Amino acid sequence: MSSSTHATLGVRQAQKLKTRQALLDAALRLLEEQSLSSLGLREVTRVVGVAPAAFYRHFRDMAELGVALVEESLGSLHVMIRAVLAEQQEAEEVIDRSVEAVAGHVRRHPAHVRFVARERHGGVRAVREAIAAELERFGDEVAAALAAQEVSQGWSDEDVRMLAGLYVDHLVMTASAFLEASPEEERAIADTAGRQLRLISLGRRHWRAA
Amino acid sequence: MSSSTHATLGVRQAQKLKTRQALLDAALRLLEEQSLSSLGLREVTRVVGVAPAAFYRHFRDMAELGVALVEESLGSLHVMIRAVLAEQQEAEEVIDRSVEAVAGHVRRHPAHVRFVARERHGGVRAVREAIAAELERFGDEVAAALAAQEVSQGWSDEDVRMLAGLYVDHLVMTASAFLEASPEEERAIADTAGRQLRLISLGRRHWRAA
DNA sequence: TCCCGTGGCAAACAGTTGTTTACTGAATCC
DNA sequence: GGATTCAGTAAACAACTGTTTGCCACGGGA
Repeated sequence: MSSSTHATLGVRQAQKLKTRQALLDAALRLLEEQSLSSLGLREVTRVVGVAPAAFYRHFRDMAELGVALVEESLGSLHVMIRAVLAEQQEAEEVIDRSVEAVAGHVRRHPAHVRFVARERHGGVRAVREAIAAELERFGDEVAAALAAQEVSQGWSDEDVRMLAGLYVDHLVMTASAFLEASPEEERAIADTAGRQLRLISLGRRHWRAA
Repeated sequence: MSSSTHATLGVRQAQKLKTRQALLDAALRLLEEQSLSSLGLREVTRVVGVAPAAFYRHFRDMAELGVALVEESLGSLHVMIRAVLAEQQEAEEVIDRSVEAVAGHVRRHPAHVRFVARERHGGVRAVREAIAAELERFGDEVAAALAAQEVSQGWSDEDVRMLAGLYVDHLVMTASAFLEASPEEERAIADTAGRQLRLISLGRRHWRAA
């Protein structure tokens, strides 16, 4: 396995990356049931099966590991958002597709989503800031996509950006709602999220048209 | 001071309540810079100036203390929400008043707001559930107020409830945005929040009217 | 082939943690 | 006013924490 990294990086760096990833994976798993500021370095190395001191070969802090986890977690989300934004369809249809995409993402990467929701306002400054910065980039991207749609003609940049912010916040809210939901509650959550988006989209179409 | 508690409770219980409150206050202060799951019992008692074992006279756990903090924190928010809902005015005006009320609340009780935002998705199950339950009650209350307005005629209960949920989520988002904002950013945040509410209100007025 | 760079290790460090124990002294009850 | 309840104490417990030190083994360039 991973013969490609073997070829391009050499055994040495490949091994290093491997244990680094193992540390990230172990941390992410442990973070399902606690928050970053209470996660110990020894706890992580113990799960990986590596000496405590080895941790420092990869991260200075747990905070630094946290920031790395932010990139990993929001990276996958970023891909999903791009995919949704790329589809140009009828407004009614794109809503259901979006909600479905979010639900699928949460089902596929629950630990990532939980981590972001938990640490977005968590106790580690560096991680909070990393998440905020990344979500702001999402907002900009959504804003750009919205501005390109015909519905947004005559809108100020500021108004487009505030709508984008509303969408991004709603996305995060919906994702974390899916997280804590039992399978039979999922339908109801998707339903509510869809109606909320429809209401927002309705407000959008009438924005300063009256 | 507090002669009333003296009179009704006796010196004994009054003293107990006093140190209990001191524990809550100390914890809330410490939680400005870390999250509950990393807050130690000794840390709290040390600030209060009391022996570690004294903690157990008031709480079984840090989790139990956390639940008590939820009641305290959301209690004050509850008062504010009721006040806003009580005013029956023109839609345009109530929006600005609401945003102003939220801003004032955050300025007055920053630690409470931070605690709720942080622990809503935090690492302590009992606290998460307490917050979720309380926010759901807020949602019900908002829904009842919305249903009583003429704009909501012909709306299903479910639709009213989803709109209420949107408002509550938006309130929490806005509050935590105010939290991290520098004084000069406050205006911009209030502005954006106001516009978002206006757009939602616009969508509300056109809901299934077309 | 030899040598350097380096990822990982074992051990020891001083601090800290939650929890239990037996206790004291003052408010309360009868 | 004597007995009792009980909030708070001091001390000890084993278990854990992050960090430093010197060391080894081995991959990669010369």
